[in-house]
Amino acid sequence: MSKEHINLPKTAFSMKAGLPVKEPKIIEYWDKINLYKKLREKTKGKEKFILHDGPPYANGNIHMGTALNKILKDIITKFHQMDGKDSVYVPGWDCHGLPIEWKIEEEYKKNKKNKNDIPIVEFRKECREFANKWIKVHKEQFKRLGVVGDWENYYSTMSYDAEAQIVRELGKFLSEGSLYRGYKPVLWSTVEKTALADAEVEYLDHTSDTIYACFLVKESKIEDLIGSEIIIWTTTPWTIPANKALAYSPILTYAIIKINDEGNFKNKQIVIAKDLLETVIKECKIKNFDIVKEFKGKEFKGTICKHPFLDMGYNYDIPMLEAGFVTTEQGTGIVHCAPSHGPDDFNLCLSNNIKALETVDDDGKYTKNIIKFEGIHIFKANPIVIENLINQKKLLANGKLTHSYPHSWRSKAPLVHRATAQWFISMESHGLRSKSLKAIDQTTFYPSKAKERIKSMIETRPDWCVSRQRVWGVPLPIYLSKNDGKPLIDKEVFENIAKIFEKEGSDCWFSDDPQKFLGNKHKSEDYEKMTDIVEVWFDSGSTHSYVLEKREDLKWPASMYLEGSDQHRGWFHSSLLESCGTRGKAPFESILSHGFVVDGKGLKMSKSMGNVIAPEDILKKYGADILRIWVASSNYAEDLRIDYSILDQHAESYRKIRNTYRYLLGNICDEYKDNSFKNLDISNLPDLEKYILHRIYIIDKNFHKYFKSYNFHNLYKELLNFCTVELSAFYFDIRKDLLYCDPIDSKKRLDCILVLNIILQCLLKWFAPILSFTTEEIYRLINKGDEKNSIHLNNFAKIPENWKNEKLNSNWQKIKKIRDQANISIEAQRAEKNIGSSLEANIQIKLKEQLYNIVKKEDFSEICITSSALIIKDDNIEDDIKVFTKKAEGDKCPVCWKISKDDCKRHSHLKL
RNA sequence: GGGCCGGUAGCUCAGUUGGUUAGAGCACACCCUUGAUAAGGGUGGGGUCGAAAGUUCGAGUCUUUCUCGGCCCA
Repeated sequence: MSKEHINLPKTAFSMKAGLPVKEPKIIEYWDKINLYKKLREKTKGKEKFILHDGPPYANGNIHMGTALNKILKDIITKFHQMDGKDSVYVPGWDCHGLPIEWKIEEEYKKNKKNKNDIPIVEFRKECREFANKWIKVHKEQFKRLGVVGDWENYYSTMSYDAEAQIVRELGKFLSEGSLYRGYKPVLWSTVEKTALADAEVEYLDHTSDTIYACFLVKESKIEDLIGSEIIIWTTTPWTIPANKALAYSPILTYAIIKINDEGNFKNKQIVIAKDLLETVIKECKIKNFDIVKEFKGKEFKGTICKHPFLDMGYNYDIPMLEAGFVTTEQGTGIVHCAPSHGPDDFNLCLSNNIKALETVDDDGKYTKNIIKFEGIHIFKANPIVIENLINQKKLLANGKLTHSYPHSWRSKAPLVHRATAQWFISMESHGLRSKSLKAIDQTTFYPSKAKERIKSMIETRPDWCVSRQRVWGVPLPIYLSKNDGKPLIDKEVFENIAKIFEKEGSDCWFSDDPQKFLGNKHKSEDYEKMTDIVEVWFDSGSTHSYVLEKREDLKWPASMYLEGSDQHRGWFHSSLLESCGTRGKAPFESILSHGFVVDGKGLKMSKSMGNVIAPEDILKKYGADILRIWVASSNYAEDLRIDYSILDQHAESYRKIRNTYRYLLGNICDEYKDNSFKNLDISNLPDLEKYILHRIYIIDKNFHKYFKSYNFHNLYKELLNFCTVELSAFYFDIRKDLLYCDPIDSKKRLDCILVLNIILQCLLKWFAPILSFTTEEIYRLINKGDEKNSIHLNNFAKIPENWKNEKLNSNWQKIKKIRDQANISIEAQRAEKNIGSSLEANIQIKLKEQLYNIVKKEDFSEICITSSALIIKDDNIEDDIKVFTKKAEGDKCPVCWKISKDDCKRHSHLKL
């Protein structure tokens, strides 16, 4: 029985992880010791790293994208904390907005309640409760991922102070004059006299009047075009009086056609897209015609037409504009644009400096802006428009079409796009665009390519529409003068409103006396109080003002904003605009954007595809640390693939890492010594130990390099390779003999134990931001009885410069090459069934002189784990290294299993 | 349809300013071990670098087209 003579590893650290059970207990521990508070105390006064949380919407369970986002944030926060900074993380939630409003309305529907019967304040209260409910749920789900943050003092966009500050921010835009009143088309129900959101729209069949109408060309670079009639086709004849432009496609081919048929159009030239010629002549019953000319759409540039109602007083130019949305699916290839009555039209006109007007009122009647039609209801206008077109000889043909058309889901009435009064923040009036572009240049982007993405968006985006005709949000704090229709601009009033909101929330805006907000200076009879709410992107875009600026523990600007790449048009974008508009600078120093979670094949996850994986399922099956490995090992600059086979791979790697820890713990028998590296004398360590310290030095350098550039997948790979290649397959394998079979107090063995302690310390700290649970599990094990500490309260170890040893490293690279050759030689004998274990081998290594001189003092029986090894200088060998393997002869030492004809030098005295 | 980004072993990723036979880990196969044992070690197989064309003495790397995928916009 020789086992009593050897020092086998002994540890309480189980091989099987059982993370799904273990992790929740570790979270309880963190709660118990109040880890977040301890972290703050520990780094109080240190340089701050502030990762400002982009608020997720408080609605529904988290999905993989949210999990990825939060884990990435947590990894980065923890890295900076362990790097010695005060890395504060305050989570937040986005609470206002339509989806929640929608959920409450759905509940009403279920309970046969009518939203209109419920007081607004009551309704908003339910929205608030709903959001609160989901904040609670999210909080637990995020904590389960191992995310450490100020969960008790989170922020939300619906908190009273947030609502108050949003009012103040809007006041700044209003005061400087960049917030202006304009018009923009929204889907409108003339029956309910209200705007509808996309989700409230039902598509039903509807029969529309169709017309082919003519626009006479006034000016053009193409001579044949002048005097020709541009033909447009529309299913909404009533929008013709609101026409401001025509849109063409630059890539289509157009044709000028001369009509020879008798009638109003005899000898007239009309213009349509060539691909639609056949349909148009058929529908317009044109029998006899000649093609006069064909040309590319882009040649339209600069062409100006006259309105068909020119003679009725529509005396303005109708420019032809290039547009991407023109297709040959229907119509004539030229689209009539009424900026007040279509989103495409609106955007195209806006980018060409044609603003939308209020053309139709709440009831659906034309306003005074539409001459000769004022007061007529748009649903009764089609015949009148057609009649006028006929009178003006501008109607080529008309008919009926049954097609899918938007209707109100409540009243089933057909909807229209109608320009309504909205509030816009100008990109130009106060230089917001240029300020924002400059701020982008001063921001660091990870990955760097993201910079171009947001830049091109800011360069081309139209003015920011910040008003919404909804209920669940911050009220737009505007009073319009009944006298001149202008908004009241008075900083005292804004501040008064803010103070009230701060105290009692913004609900009172909808219920209380308007005079309450105006103070004593102005009379409420003189003003109309707006009932619009603020767009939710303005809410979240202002978080920097009511979170970063207001909280003592944070700083402005944030060190980093970190979100999915869709947020270039979302939160990054709105935060940038809001902050540049009010403070002239970006609220962030850097932006990290990550890709989207897709399935194993790279396809997006969707219910219909059945390829959705929920974080919850992963936590149940693998545990959060595996999910965290998936995050760390994936390249977030691209889309991130996930499926169960990918997770299985990572779970395998986790096992490897776990067993590395287990070997370390086992051999130090869970008795960890926290060495201060600084004063360590390493001069008398064996070369192999010195080499390992050198490796630690190099890996630590790479570790910091990767961490500073947020290159986690390379960082993780570096650590994983260290565990598998350098430790498990090399150092640990070699040192088993020493650890198991040498006297427990021998210097060499103690040197090795010292290095094992060092490795353990480094691995725990390096991995802590990623494997937050497992490293804590080990830390608790080796600090038994200490019920206050946590791995996360540690700083990264400082690796002394004197661990670096390039010369030794270069020698050991050579030794490893020799070892590789030895393994190949041993393997050949193994394949011949001559030997099994490498300890059954004696090897002879022939080396050329130069190499021989470098490695001659090394014990290759130890390095190659053979019973003996002889190195011979021989310059006659073909390559630098040649290894011969022979079966070892003699007796096997019952302790160290080395085979020798002589007695075992180390163990024969034990008298076994 | 438009803008941007991407496609390197089964998987996760490296591949410098174009320059030997495209690398690593995991997975896989076979073997060894049974003193890290639902572990550990060794050896090995595996890639027309999404496709095609072009520039070049030379292309995973540069250009064009196509294709597939993702985000945003329409």
